[in-house]
Amino acid sequence: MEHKLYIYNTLSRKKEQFIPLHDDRVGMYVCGPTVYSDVHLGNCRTFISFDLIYRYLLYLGYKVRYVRNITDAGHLEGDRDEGDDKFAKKAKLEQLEPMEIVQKYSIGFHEILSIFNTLPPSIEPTATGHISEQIEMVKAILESGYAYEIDGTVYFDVEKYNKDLPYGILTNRKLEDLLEGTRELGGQNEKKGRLDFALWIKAKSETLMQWPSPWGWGFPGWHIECSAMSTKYLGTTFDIHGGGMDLQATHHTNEIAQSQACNHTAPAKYWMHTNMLTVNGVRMSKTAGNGFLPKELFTGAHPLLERGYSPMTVRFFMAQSHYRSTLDFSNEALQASEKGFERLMDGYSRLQKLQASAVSSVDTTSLRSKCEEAMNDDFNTPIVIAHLFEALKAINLVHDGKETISAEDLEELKTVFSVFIEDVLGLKSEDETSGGNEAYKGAIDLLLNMRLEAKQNKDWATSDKIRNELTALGFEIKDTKDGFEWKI
RNA sequence: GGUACCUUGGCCGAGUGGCUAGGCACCGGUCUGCAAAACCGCAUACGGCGGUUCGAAUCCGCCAGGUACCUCCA
Repeated sequence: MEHKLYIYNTLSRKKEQFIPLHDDRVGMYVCGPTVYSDVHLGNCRTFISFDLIYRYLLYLGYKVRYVRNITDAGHLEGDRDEGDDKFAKKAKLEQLEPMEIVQKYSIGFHEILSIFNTLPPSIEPTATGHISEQIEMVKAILESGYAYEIDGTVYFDVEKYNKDLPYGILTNRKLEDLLEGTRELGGQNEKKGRLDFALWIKAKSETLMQWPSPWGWGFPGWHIECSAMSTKYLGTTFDIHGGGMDLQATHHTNEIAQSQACNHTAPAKYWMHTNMLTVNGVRMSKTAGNGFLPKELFTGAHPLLERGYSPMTVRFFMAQSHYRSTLDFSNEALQASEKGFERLMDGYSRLQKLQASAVSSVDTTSLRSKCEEAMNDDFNTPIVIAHLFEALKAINLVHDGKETISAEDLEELKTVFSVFIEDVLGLKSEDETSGGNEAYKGAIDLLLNMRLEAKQNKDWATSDKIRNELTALGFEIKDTKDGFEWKI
């Protein structure tokens, strides 16, 4: 492939040229949600970030198999490897079956991501659908000697693993440091090492979701599902593994250890981590209670918001920052994005109506390569947007008759705008007139043509009446050099 | 306590050694019957103190403030 895409790899802590394992095919695994409650905006940011990455890989011509799991079992309330899982707890609370909880929040998750215009992954496997694969993996890890069973629960032996392979490779930490950094944790159980984690957990009689296994009835630990499912669908080694930064230290570290112990090879070549969405500088999280639900954002029903913001405004807002930077969420920042997004999209629709001239007096020919260059540099979407705004200037000048553009350049500009705005950034117009019917549009045009006549007759009273009343109905009227534009 | 990371003009946010990112807001101007839109101009920003260098927001050191991870969380 003729491109130079660079990706920041958490493993090496630097940007590396992206070279897929199998020339034009890419395997990408992203850790999905645990569906025991509504997704908040911080969760959405990660999935939108990976959507942008997925879209750009497709743009480059790769055949991408994008796997994003749904965790619907085995995720415990704490890290003590004891107690019931999150679904069972929530099920008791809402007086539902655990699978009703899973169904309810899976549907909600898909609805929200669809509203944000994210592309569905190629495969979306669930933990409960892969119990036997997980059991097989635990067996293999036991056989390789990196796990031990105590009374129906199987633990991963971190210290033994670390003797052969570096456990803290993803966070650049030594085992001694990890063991030292001890803030005394209560609730000791029968684990041998403090860092050991459960691969399989023995069920109690009251446990709602449990399956038979060689170690008795139980359920899988949280980390094993991703190892099992990524191996099944992408192979023992694949190209990209992604997720939120908060998963790096524990979940992904454990995933690497498990996969290595079972498959004797590193699971992923490139590890990508998206940064957190913050509110007043503090990470948005379920437990901190500062989470925004997407619906609250759309309707404005939140104490920190003055009003609602559209899904595409939010998507644009996120694309304006780099995925590895924290992004601070505020009413003011969203307002700025809303304005900017609207201006960009207005320019985009204006571009479609531009008249070509014999020659170009503006230079827009390098736009595509500039945008590609930005994306090739670790998916730098804010730079892409900056380039689009530069081109927007040219579009407006041509529209105002102050500059000209040739037919050839105009075609290319239209293509590049369409490709980067719609295909890569995944933004779409929310202009309601685009979906309106012809008769309705014709009626508005008729009114505005009558106003144009009145203007020509200097009948300002009639012309202003038409404009003011349409404005009062929610229309936005703009006069142009020899006509008008309108939208709702 | 340990380990990282961050601190950019009013706000958001790119940028890793010289070549003013971009958006929003403000102000001034062009255009317009008026308005809106559009366009042009405008802020010479890089937490503080030192150092390296011909030259640093960008490298190094110290200090201050903040955040994250080490406990479930995208």
